[in-house]
Amino acid sequence: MSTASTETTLASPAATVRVIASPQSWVEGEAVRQLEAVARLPGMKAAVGLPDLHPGKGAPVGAAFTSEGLFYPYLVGNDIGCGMGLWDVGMLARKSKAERWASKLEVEGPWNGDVEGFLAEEGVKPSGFEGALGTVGGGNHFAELQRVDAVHDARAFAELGLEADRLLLLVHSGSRGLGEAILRAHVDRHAAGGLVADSDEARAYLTRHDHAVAWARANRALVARRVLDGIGAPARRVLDVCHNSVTPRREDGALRWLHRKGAAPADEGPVVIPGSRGALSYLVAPVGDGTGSAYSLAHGAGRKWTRTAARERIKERFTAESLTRTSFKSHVVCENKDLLFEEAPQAYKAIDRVVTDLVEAGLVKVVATLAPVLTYKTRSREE
DNA sequence: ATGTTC
Repeated sequence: MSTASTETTLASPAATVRVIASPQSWVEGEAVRQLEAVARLPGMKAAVGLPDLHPGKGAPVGAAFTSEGLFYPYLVGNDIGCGMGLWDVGMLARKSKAERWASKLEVEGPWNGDVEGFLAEEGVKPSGFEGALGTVGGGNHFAELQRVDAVHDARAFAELGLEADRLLLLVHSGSRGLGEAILRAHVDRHAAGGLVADSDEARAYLTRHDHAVAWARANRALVARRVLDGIGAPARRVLDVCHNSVTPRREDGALRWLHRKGAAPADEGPVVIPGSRGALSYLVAPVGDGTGSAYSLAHGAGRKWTRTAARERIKERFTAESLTRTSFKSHVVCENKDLLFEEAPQAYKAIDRVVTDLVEAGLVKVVATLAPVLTYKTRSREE
């Protein structure tokens, strides 16, 4: 058999590439180029950019990819299991003591409770990274107390058991060092290469991946518990979704692999799409069957400026102190000044436009908008 | 994103 005919045999139709974003949602050209590069990987069937699409390290963030026959741990990235959890807090928003909480609340270092017992309650095995369980982490991670700004769909809101006058707690965090260790072990052998799905190595990765997803969910639950202990309120978990993962899915009669890289699920019920700490967050309910968007939604506002650019530009215009309050009069706990600048609201795109794009694409309906009361980042001053 | 930079 000639080389040419072999290539013909192996050739598969190009993957579908789709960017779901209106012209008003500016998307960097580099992010689209990254999306197209991923679409050319062997086995790829679809590459979908959501309205918060932005460039990442090799692969774009705010995107979902489906493949057949093999999958790519590199596309999931290091923070396997990262996602958003929402809690209904048993406290009226008007009873908030945001200023006092901002000075007292502390969620740092290893939890001094029964970590193993907590994991057992969550049905998760220990990983060896329990020293970080119950910590928010860095970058864009946070724990945020919110009040209901407006209810847009009273029925869907009530079906979630929510009340307009009660506080909510949104936690964005992941698997800390655990996911990082799992990706590193893969990259050491395969770099950005994929795994043949029907192989022992693929099964071993998926076992570790699934553990990291469960551990990350437990991590968010422990962060929530520590915040709630700090403010002295009970709470009920309303939802918890993962936006960095790879999962099997039957589609068009074939077994496919759905990679989500900063993409919320459109097939697990309502999700929260957070803005920056100085913007509204949106509680939305998926609409439609998800086939045109790889069963995924935007996971946030998406960066407008790189971390370096944000530090430089925002330092010129704002003091660190002024950035601990927002236009919503909410408080920000972030004693690391660089992080305070990097994560300033000005560094992010407008969440309103991102959500409007999803509504206009027929992917979601807005259930409620949520406003920040207190955003917890870190007490640590290390830089 | 990262017990983050060996």
